[in-house]
Amino acid sequence: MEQIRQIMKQMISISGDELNEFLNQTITKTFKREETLSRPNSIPNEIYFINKGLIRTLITDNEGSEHTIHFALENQFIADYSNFIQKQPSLYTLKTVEETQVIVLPRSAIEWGYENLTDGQKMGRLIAEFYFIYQDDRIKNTYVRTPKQRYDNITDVFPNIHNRVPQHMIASYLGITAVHLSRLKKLQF
Amino acid sequence: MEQIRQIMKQMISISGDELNEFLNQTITKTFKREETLSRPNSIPNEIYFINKGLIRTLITDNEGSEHTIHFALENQFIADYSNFIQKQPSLYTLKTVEETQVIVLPRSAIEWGYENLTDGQKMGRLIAEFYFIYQDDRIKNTYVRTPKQRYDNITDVFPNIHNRVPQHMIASYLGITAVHLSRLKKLQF
DNA sequence: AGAAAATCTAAACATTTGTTATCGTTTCAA
DNA sequence: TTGAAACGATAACAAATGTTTAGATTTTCT
Repeated sequence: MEQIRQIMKQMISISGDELNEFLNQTITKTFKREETLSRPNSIPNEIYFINKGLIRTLITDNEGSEHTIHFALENQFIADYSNFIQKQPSLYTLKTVEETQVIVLPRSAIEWGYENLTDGQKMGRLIAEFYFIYQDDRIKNTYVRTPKQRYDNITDVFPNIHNRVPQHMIASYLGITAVHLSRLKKLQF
Repeated sequence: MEQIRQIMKQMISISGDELNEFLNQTITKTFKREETLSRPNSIPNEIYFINKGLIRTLITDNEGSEHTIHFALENQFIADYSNFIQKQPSLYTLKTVEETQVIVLPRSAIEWGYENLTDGQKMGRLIAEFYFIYQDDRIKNTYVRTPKQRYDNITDVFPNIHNRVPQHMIASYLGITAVHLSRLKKLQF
């Protein structure tokens, strides 16, 4: 539990007692490679904190093909946050890429935190702001950068990703086909 | 000021006194058509609430061409929120499309709200969550919908946009050229 | 260790999207 | 009010990206 304590302490002022009471409402789980944490058509009621491993968010379109929408690494929170907030059925699948250990934060713990932690609402604001900034950056890049440029800079956001994720998932994240990415890699610029 | 009062009351519990004290720190401004509210390379220190009118966010790429990233309508908050949060120089331009009246919320008022409004942090969380959900939806659509499908559904997010904004700006928002959008419109599906 | 599956590259061809130029219409500003 | 600029459609051609198939290599699972 040391990692999440440190991350939370970096975000807000929180006492050891508050941290304990909050983390007592969570459980730690381990998933094997390619296991599913969350499926479409169910309402997401959990947020995950990754102790170790790598999780991928994907969406399946009407033709049945999968699109990787996001990667989540160690020391990050991950969820179908939109549908968690809206209490609506998810369209996303959350799946491990490699063996992954997570801390499961159930909705009850999150809501308890908002009400009872001194800086609970602030922590919620900071997490939402963090992901807003990430998404804004991402959207901006689709307008002003080519797929090749986005590929060349992907390790800024996902360090070491090339050694942990097959290339076709990166292509999917970039919004292009695996074949096309393979072609782009040959280009000098 | 009636609109922003109503919107804020819908989001959080806030007394009339709190509202008055908060709104006393704001000013109302009117901009003509195609006027600039915020420019690149300066740190954004204001959030705007639109009483009437329409604002467009755009980014200029290295080749000098403009990309419309967002439209903001009546009763919405708008800013270069990422760089407002990060206190970093903006890459965006905020420009009115038509004559627009806004309430200007300076950074000082926002920070005062976080500290002094009973539900200040919660309001910040809800706004960040709202825009997170909007962006998530947008990113999702780029993966699973064609430009034509996104065009056909744009009024879900921006009602009446076709009567207020020239088509080439919509094309830009969709990430395609104006010529291509004109072509797509002829297609049945 | 060995068989099956996954991965990456490559080439040929198809489709989508961008670019440039033109034209008629509408909108805007002096 | 009028001339200039902006706008939207269209066509021809160019560039980017997708699709299918194949083959060689690596990884995974038993």
